[in-house]
Amino acid sequence: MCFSVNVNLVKEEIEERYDVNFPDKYRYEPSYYYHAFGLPEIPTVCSDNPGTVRFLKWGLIPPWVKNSEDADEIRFKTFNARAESVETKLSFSSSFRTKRCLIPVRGFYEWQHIGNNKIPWYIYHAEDEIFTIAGLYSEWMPPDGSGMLSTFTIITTEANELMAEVHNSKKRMPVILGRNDEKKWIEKVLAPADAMNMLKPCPSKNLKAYTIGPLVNNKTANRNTPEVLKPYTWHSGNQLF
DNA sequence: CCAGACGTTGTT
DNA sequence: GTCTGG
DNA sequence: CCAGACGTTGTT
DNA sequence: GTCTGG
Repeated sequence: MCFSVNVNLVKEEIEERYDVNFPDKYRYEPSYYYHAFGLPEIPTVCSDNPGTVRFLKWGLIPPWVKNSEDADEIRFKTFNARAESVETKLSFSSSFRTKRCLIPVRGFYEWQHIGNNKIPWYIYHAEDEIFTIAGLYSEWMPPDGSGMLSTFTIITTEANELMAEVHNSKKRMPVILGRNDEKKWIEKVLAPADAMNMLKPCPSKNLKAYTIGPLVNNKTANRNTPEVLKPYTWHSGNQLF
């Protein structure tokens, strides 16, 4: 599972890291905390125009959806796509063939279940300040004429050793592309078998993780602040987590 | 054959 | 639009 | 795909 | 054994 990310990235960082340009007009604010259920719009690099940043909304609406009501329902169930079945699932198969995208992040959040408690963790890349999550996107035309809605999903895979300890309930993690795979992932001609081979858990040694404080759980607080990333040690009685 | 599904896993 | 459970 | 059907028509 | 309704 992967529902919360740190996309505190400014225009210039993304342009340099991915060799892309921002569009002339865009509305995007970097944030330390984006959550899938808020349907945020975030910067991505897409297979249809790999030289330009595109802003996509979280929660993929498949192209065959018939009305806005169905769209609103399904997009809350397509924040993630399981790597094992992206090729065959009807909601993702067409995107998997031609609409793959790169999702630049600084890190992501996951919760560890200890008894009845859920301890938040922050996970980031051991070497790269900015790293890339593999995504799929879709372009959906609402029948009400309100204009194209571009949406994305994050591909998940089984957890590596580190992530199995952190996300110990579901043992899943986002697909983190190796730097050599980033350009390939968004090539239109990429063979499905080659694409599938990129969707593996990254090695544990590529990631680092630490526990963070309760601010990340506070729905009313402003979580777009570096405070949310501050290391924090959780205690329960004399148990140390 | 065709009606009905089509998706993942919360911190609700 | 395309697949599949019944 | 698979469970369930698989047949015809009196003059009774 | 093979077809077909659901």
